[in-house]
Amino acid sequence: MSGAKSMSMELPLDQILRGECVETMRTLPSGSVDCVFADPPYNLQLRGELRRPDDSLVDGVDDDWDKFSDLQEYDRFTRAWLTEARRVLHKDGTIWVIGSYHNIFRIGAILQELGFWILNDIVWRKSNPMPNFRGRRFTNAHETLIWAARSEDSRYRFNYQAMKALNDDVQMRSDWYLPLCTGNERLRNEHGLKLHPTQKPESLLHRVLLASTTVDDVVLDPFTGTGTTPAMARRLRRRFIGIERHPDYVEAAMSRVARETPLADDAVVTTQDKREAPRVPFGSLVERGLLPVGTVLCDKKQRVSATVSPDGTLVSGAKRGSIHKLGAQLTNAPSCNGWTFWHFERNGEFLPLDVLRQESLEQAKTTASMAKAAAAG
Amino acid sequence: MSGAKSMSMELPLDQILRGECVETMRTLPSGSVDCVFADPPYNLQLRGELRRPDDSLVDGVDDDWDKFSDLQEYDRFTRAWLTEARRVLHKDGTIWVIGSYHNIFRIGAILQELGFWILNDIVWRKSNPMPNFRGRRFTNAHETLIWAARSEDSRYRFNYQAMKALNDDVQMRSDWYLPLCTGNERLRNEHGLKLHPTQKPESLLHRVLLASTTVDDVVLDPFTGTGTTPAMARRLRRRFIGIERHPDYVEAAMSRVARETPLADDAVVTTQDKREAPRVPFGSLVERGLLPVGTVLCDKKQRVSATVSPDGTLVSGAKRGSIHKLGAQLTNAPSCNGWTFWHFERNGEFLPLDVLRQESLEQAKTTASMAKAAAAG
DNA sequence: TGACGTACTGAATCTGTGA
DNA sequence: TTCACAGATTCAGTACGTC
Repeated sequence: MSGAKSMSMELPLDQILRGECVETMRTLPSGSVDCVFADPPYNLQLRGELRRPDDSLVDGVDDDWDKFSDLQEYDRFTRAWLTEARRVLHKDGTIWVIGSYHNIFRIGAILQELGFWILNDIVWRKSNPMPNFRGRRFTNAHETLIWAARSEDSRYRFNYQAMKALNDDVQMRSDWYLPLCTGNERLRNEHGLKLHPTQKPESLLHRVLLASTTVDDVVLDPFTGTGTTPAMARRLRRRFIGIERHPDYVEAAMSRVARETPLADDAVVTTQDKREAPRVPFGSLVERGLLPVGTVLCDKKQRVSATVSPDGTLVSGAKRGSIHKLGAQLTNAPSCNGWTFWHFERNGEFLPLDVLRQESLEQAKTTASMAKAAAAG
Repeated sequence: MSGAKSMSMELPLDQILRGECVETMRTLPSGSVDCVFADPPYNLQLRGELRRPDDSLVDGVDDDWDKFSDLQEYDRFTRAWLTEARRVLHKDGTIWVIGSYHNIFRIGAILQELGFWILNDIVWRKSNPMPNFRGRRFTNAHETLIWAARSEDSRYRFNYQAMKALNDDVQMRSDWYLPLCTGNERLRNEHGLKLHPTQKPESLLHRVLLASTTVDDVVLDPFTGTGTTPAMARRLRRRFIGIERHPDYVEAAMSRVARETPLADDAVVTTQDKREAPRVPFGSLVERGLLPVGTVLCDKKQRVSATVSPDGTLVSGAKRGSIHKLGAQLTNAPSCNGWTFWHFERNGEFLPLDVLRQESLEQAKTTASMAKAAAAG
């Protein structure tokens, strides 16, 4: 593994090179890095300003580096840096690229055209995304990472057991649930303003590097920014080469890296994921047909009743609302737990909705353990 | 909305047309469908299924086939059917395409090149994915849907409130957690084997159709397969046009559709978006005496106040304007929703103007249904 | 010290209608 | 086509001040 290591004496290791990414990569020897992590401009194409419902202004990404005249120019740029990245990558190396729907399809298509072999597309589900303020689309709550080998016959590294251990001993899936980079982790300038508009969380790079590299592997980040990749590489005792155009970012990243202490030889990495609570929206039971649309529900004493709508609301006469709201409204109560208030009929018996929720959770659990057993056996 | 409806007399509605998708779409008039849902072949390995735009079969390239030419064939095929889909789509219509990392980047890139405007990429997280048996990659636990409008300036439909209701009254996110199609829902042949390798779950189509179409909208599915789209369209009282090449699937899908009972008129209604509610001019409330001229209104915290004029404007000192304009002016805000900003007193309580508007709409609804009842009886 | 309330923020392609 | 204007719209956090 890590065939790139033999060449490492020629490489500018553990440095962040100031310069344009394509021309700087040209100075690196072919096949010299084990892994590339790239967070290129997304080509967001934001138009006007956007305000929250409270009229505060959203601080959008309006930096020059994210401006491209059209799709063709973005494609040219993408093809150029991916071509160099592929040259620099060891034959058994892998590349990670992160993006959103604005650019990820360009990137994926060009990766395939250049001969990269896609291994997974990974979904970073954000625990705390920015909401959609105008109610005109689904909340954009994820970003996509593509993980690809240099070619179809690359004998790439994947630390299967480490990923499984990181995920409570079930196989790591292609959807990762991680919070945004906020709070103390976010680098700020002297005015307390964020230093970089798109700083990635350390947890994301931690998982990426832990999955696809080993100690002393060389990781190249052609769009280093504030240096999350170098910082995590140093912490996990990988070597890094950063490339960054803006001198301020180079400086900030290098001092950030200097603050990192590499883990000790015997340090066992057991970072726990922030686990997701198994919330079951009532609507999902309706969608999945566990409770047919049009079913009539009533309270235990059958004093009030309501009908299930396709969107998971209940209707009673002119009143419509969630299972909780309508229950409260019909009983003139300040609040109501719809799961225990509303009952449905099954085999001549009236059962609370909560029974369905339990069954749905039970079902999910069974499926998970079956998957686990299948994977183990 | 549903501008496509006016053309519906010429359309083969609620049918599944047997034929190749491109040439069959060519028989449909331009701008005639409100929504397209497409689950195209994922390909890249299933080369036997590939056809050129002229529907001729691609030569069987075997051992030493060239991947690049294979990609190109897939792109040609994709461009051909997406071009026809775009022609058939109404100018305000939207398209959904589902795929995996094998093909979704080709599809997304071509969608953008054809002028579609991506609204969201949606991640279908599978509650019960197939585990990765080799342990060489992350468990492929999701598929991706792209939701796109026909063009950047399409005034597309998004049933925001219905989606919010379906998700326990928080905005629906771009990641959906749904089980695979299994059990009774899965169509099987006489030997108990699954009829189709990639039958999609009904819950997925339920959400798709509920989000982006309304009753009587026309939905086109150019790769109908076992007919999940037609079945859900019928259940939710949308119209459908299916296209499917294999006669066995056409037959299975049509008999499946026949088993569906459309929801009743009042059962199919979902939570309405406020934008679609009939507009109530503030002046009409004043006219009808629901709010006497001279009433003093104030904001919730009683920092500013204004008096109701006979023409429905508000006056505060030397300033005069609509409920929205004056609210914005007095708070130095760029805009203001006067219905929720201004409050009036009733029984010692301060209520937003919106309460009056709701009451007026409620009243109108009651009157309308009484008139209907009177006419019927 | 702790409970509570207010302010702020995050890769965002973010309105619809009628004159 | 452009302009004006009505009016619709937010979730999960962190940080900090007050009581």
